[in-house]
Amino acid sequence: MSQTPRQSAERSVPTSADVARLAGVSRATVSYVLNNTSAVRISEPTRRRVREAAEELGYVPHAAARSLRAGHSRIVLLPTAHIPVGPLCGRFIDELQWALRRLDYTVVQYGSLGLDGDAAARAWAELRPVAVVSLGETALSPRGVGVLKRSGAKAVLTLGPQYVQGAHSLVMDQRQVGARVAEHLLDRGHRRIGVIMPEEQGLVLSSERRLAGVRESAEPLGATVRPIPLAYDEGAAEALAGRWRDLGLDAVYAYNDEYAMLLMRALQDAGIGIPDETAVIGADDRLLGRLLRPRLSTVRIDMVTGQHLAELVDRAVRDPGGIPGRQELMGAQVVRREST
Amino acid sequence: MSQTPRQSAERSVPTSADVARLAGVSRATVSYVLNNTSAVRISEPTRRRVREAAEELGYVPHAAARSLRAGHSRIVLLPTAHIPVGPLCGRFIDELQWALRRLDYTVVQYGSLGLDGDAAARAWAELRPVAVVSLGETALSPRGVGVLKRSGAKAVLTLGPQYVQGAHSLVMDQRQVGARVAEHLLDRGHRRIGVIMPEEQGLVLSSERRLAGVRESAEPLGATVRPIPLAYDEGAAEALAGRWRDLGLDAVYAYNDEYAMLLMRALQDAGIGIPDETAVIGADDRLLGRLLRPRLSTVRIDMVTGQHLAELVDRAVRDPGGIPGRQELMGAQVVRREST
DNA sequence: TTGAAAGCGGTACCAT
DNA sequence: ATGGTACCGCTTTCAA
Repeated sequence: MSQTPRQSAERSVPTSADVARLAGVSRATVSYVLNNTSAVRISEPTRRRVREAAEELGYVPHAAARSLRAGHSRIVLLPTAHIPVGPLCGRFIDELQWALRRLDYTVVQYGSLGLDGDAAARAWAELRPVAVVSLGETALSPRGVGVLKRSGAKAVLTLGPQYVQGAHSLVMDQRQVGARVAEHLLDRGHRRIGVIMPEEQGLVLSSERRLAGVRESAEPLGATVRPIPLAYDEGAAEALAGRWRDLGLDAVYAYNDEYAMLLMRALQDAGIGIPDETAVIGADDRLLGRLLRPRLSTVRIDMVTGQHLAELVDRAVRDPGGIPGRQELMGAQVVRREST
Repeated sequence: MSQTPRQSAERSVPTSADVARLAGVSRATVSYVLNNTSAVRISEPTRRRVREAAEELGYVPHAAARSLRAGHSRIVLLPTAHIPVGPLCGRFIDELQWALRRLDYTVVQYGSLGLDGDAAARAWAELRPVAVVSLGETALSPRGVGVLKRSGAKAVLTLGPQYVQGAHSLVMDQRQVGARVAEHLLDRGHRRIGVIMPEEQGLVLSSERRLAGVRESAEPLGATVRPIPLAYDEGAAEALAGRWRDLGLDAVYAYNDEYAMLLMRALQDAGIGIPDETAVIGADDRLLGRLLRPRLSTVRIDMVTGQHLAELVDRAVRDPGGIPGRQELMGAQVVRREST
């Protein structure tokens, strides 16, 4: 406290004008130097003075001012209503971020919890992103796409269950997952199929699509399909297992591997034989599923890579004239192990 | 193609000036109306005209211009070098985002993969966030904190293994996790302790701290501690299990529950009795650990809630004079089940 | 009640 | 090789 750091604490944030003043040059020169503008030649001594001044003041350019002047940003907006769960989890977003950054985009994950579709789109548009990549967490409407495009977004990509008009839609039809499950179970002679419906927020949409897929593939062939709500909770699973035999099912699709593991353990504890009495299948091919006994059958879901998606974004940005359209994306194969 | 949509496709993004023109008022009035400025009274008919004009043009304000003029933003930056794994996963960030949004902050997750500490801090500073909350993914140096503060950040919080000078540091000393594990294992009579070291990127720092904690608590009491690298991969686990008996260990701490499950299964398959021949313990108290047999012992780690952290941010922003300091945060208790 | 105008921090054109 | 300056879109005094 003896040497009052007042000065450094109080002084307001340095601008390019401050740098110019300290270096004894104009703001223009500062800009030229710090951006290595090639169209203009600045003498080496001047460059040094400017650099040193900037360093001394701890100057950091103001992104907002820059993109305001430039008339565009390199922000790619990734709306995230919830942290993704399921197939989009973790590594994928990581990969996408990394790939976009390599292409010199600034990735901004923008949380829009509690905003409905169109309000969210407006909020996103305020940031004037050059592209928006909606990972299916939020329902983006054609109107929302319009708002974004009109606000200057060169590209709007969606990755989700449905086609969104005006956007480059990578459609992952979750029904396919259900369909593969149904085919597999029927193939193995099961006719009374339960489908676990997670009670978690972010899983409702996709679980319903998957259920629909099971229905469409199973019911025409005379099988019965029964949705069964379940919370991700040991007690709930135990309770369900307790009344399991009353349900009279011979197979169950448990949405994903986590739920499948939870349920399978509860069923085993209740003395129900797997797969003989009830077959169990999950989805996502998580490593942990292989650790159970019997080993968990599952559905492997092909995902687009983050790298690939980043390239799509970049291409769409560079060629805004390209006609947005629908692209089917999802592949799914059953990986049979021992639980079916 | 018959009705050329040229006009709507080509017209550039509408500004408040466009709205003003269409409504037949000045830009000032537009601003007053759309921001419900209470200091000034605008007649109802005028308000309506402005609103309708804005609606018709699909006007969305330009966040950068606004915050440039205002001289500050309400951006809270959450740097994410990698998607968090471990205790910080998913739900926590979700909660934090939600709570910050309720406090009217704009949460921006900014990926800074491939930038070193100070370069990253400069990149973050360009966005002129009002606060930065570093979740320990990236090493934030005191210099970095300085850069951020000088760029106008009212608050810099860190949540991680170490105190960072100048920041509000919530210190989670990962050594405590290791210490609890060591106490527990020694208590149960184990003396030759293996510690699994994950080979994953984001886990290196914390796993090393945890190892240090085990060492500090175990070695003075005559136990031996041996780090064992392991990839998250079935083959690697199997290979390790194959040479397990050569290691001569009677207990193993497997970093977290995922690794513990992987290893435990491999050990069981290799015919090694758990917990008799080798005790296994994980961390994070994941539900899945309870589903194995024997049930997995683990360490429950107390985390600050997102809600709480959001309040800390808000308080720090409103009272920038508050002296940043260190706050110990982590609590950890062993949850003994059947694997130890 | 409304409008004119200054200015936030950069960039880039046009002079010099 | 550098400097002057207009302008990006918005807010906010100050005047009318």
